[in-house]
Amino acid sequence: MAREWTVGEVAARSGVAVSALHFYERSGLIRSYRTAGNQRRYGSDVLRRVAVIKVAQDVGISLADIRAALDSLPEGRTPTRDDWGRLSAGWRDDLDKRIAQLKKLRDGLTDCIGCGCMSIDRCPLRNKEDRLGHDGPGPRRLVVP
Amino acid sequence: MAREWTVGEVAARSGVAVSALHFYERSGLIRSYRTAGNQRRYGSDVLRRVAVIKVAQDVGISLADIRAALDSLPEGRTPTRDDWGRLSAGWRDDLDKRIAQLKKLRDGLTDCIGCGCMSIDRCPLRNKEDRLGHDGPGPRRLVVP
DNA sequence: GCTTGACCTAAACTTATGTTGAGGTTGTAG
DNA sequence: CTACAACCTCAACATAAGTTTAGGTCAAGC
Repeated sequence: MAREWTVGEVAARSGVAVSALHFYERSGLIRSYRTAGNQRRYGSDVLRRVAVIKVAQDVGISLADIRAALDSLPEGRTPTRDDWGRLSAGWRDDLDKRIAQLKKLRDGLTDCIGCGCMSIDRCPLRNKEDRLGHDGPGPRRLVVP
Repeated sequence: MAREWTVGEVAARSGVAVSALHFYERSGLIRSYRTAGNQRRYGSDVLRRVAVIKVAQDVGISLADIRAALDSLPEGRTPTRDDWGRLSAGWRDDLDKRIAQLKKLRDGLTDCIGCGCMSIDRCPLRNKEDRLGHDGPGPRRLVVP
């Protein structure tokens, strides 16, 4: 049950390369303790962490954001199902937004690419964020039409 | 109408940095001709090309794929609305697939992260592509459960 | 007790998508 | 005609997410 895992075993079980596990550890996404001979050993919760990392990545979440989410898990005790559920809920909202955004793009894509305007300030597709409305760095319309 | 554009003008009109325009040219996404003094000049079609590049990027298409699509435009004549329409149609299909994929992920996310399995071979979310079904390189389940 | 496979670290390399900087040239407004 | 903004090239740097390589250590079976 509460057995220990070597890197090689975790790699085989999780489908992630050993080098990636080293990298995740350096990045603070997973932790290991060491044997007397300095080899890594993992608790079984590492399998779930790695699985969550992979799924979140598939969804398009960066390792930095994944790390922030994992850091929100409780210290000291093994995360419960509710803990994991709270974690995924935030990502779900994010996903909903991105799906909505993609749909909008899809619906505008053909029309707008064909329409002839594609103007940075007038095209609904290009001007998604109402660029002219907010100040900030970056190029702006410099040539007045 | 058929006026020429300098890099700076294209940058201002398109909202893309001069360095990015240089980069796009090196990457074969746009073309320029040169003045006697070796400065770039663009035809007005460059504005549309850049606009299409930006929109496609927003949609998540890589520059390599964008280049392939742009290469399919007719040589010699200015692309018509239909040409642009055909180009966007392929991307639209792609987008449809990605939207469907994201929806599937969203619907599986909360349940699966909470469910306790997350097994690389049994979890529906992790085993999207029926990993055990195809041969090829990469780690596979080495420890039999 | 030795061989072999699994493990260790550190640094360099990879790809994509650009940006930044150095050092030099062009073009235009006054 | 001179100053200065805009342009040129080439090379190095930046970031994410790892992989690869080199050189060395550990542990398990024969």
